[in-house]
Amino acid sequence: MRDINIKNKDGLNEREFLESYVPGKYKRPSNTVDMLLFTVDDVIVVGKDPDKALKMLLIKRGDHPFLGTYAIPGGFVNIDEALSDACYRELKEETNIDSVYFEQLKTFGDLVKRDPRMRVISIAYMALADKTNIKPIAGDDAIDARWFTVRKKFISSNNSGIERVDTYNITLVSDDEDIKIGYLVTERFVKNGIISIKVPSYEPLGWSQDQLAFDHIDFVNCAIERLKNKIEYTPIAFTLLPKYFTLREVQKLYEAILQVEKPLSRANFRRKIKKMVVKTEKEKLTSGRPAICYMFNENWEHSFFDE
Amino acid sequence: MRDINIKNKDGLNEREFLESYVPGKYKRPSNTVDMLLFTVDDVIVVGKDPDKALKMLLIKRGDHPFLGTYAIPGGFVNIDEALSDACYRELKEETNIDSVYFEQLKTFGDLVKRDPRMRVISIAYMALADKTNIKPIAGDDAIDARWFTVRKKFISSNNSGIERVDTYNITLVSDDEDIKIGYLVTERFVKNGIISIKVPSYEPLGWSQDQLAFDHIDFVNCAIERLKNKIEYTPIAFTLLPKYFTLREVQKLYEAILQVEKPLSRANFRRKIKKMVVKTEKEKLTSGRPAICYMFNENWEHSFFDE
DNA sequence: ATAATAGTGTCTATAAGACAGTATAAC
DNA sequence: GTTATACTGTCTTATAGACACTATTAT
Repeated sequence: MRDINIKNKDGLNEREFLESYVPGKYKRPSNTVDMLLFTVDDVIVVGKDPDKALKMLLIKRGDHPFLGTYAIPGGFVNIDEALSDACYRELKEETNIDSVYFEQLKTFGDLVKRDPRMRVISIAYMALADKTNIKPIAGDDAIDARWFTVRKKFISSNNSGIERVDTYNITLVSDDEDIKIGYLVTERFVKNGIISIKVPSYEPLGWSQDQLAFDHIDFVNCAIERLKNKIEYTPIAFTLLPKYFTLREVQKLYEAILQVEKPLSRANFRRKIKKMVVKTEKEKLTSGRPAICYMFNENWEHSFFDE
Repeated sequence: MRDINIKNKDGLNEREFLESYVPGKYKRPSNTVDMLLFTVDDVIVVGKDPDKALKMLLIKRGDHPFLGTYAIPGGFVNIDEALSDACYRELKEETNIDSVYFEQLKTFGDLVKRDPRMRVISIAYMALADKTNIKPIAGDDAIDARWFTVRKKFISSNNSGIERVDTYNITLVSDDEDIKIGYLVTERFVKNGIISIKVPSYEPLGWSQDQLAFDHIDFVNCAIERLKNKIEYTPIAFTLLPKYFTLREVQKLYEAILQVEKPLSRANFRRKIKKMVVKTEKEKLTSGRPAICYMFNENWEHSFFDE
């Protein structure tokens, strides 16, 4: 059992130690939480029913550094504020959002000069919400906030025998098509002992009108990969849909997140997804036969850490 | 394209802004990296060939707070130090380790009073190494460092219809059996919108001689779950084995990490694992028929982010 | 021979991919 | 009718679990 009166080398017990404790004069990094807010939205296709596209919220920076460029919304963590409270606060400031699913994505702190002002370690979170749930964006400290369509397109894969290198393009296009940002992503598979780890690097494309602030393109790439993996074994996809939805909508959503070139097989996809949903009485009109509406099946076995 | 001379509301361009920038007087949290170092080791079973057990390194704290209790090794992040460099440094200080696999586990910062001295946000990493690779531990700032066998045992599952609650015991026993630490882990499945998130809480068991420092038991639980998930779809298990190993050893390793009550089916396990390994000429003597030694198959398709 | 372990073969249930079919709406 | 969509059935292949079998060593 723990002894409450145990003394350290200076002869102090824990209470005495804490009363005399002076936080060191060491310089501390600053901490931010950055929030990658994703949603999906319809994309009109002439003569057809709509597709879906993955979108994320970016804000235009109102001051240096990276003044005028787009960035992932975020802000400094207050000294007495829980990380997830900082997330809620940031989300509330940027959107007037009701309820979202969010999870910790990754902490970015390997680049010491991520921010030219000072050392900043950023704890990135990923939030998912149905677009109908998101109230109009109140421009708070950001001078502008916009939805960008996110695409990650496979370009090439090269296996030299020693090392595999895959390349992709990530493009971010604002809803009004005003702003188009594009990167070449190079993913090297670097051996660390016996296993290979994917190490991405980023290069703006020639036509790219702008760049993301800081190293935020790395955040975006990371989140895309996490989403792609996680929709395969968790029900997070349904957090991006309204209460009632058709199976077509679920499939278009999966296709948007998985960044597929050609559609998934309809029959097989439906069979797989049907375990997670329940039929309702509602129908939705289409340009063909009306579709049955479904709801998420809350009894579907799933469980995971908020990590 | 980005305009290098764009001026902010004070009429400064980015260079001028940075030159005049004074970091705010806001109080900053401190950042630590904590490293959960895992290995597996043989467990002697009388009259049989050995089993394997999952072990982790803990250090005895030499000062307040939590003086005399065991903690996950870690330390403060230097202002100009990359997070992964801080990990390497910590590992080097605690063990004299050659090469390890490590990945970011999670950042712990929801508890504002994790550390009674001040606000500390801890970025936890998980490292895996073959025990034969780890040189004797040089007691640096820690007054003692020991290997603890880690077990997470399922106790009960209760589904009230509204909410599911699972309970487990996590036990940590030092190699010399001197120190035995035990917790009751309660995992509630809390609805967040449509999906359920696992929320764990911890209570020391009555017989527990000690407790882990800070909220480190949460780190341990998180790492166990990550390990359990990740050995199913990545080859990280092989980072815990020497270059040559038998299929029995791989199976015992999986059983230790998966915390199974009864052994996995041998034939099925072998079929599954054989895709990841290659046969060698070596043999290993057992108390029965000698076993063929295998190596990890480096051409086995696998890839993942260092996240 | 017996004990202990290594290693294999096969049946079955389930899931995943390919593909072709039928159904119902608008026009 | 045609077009566009919804929805279903079935064949094939791959994988996972159950379980029984054979092989090789030491004692």
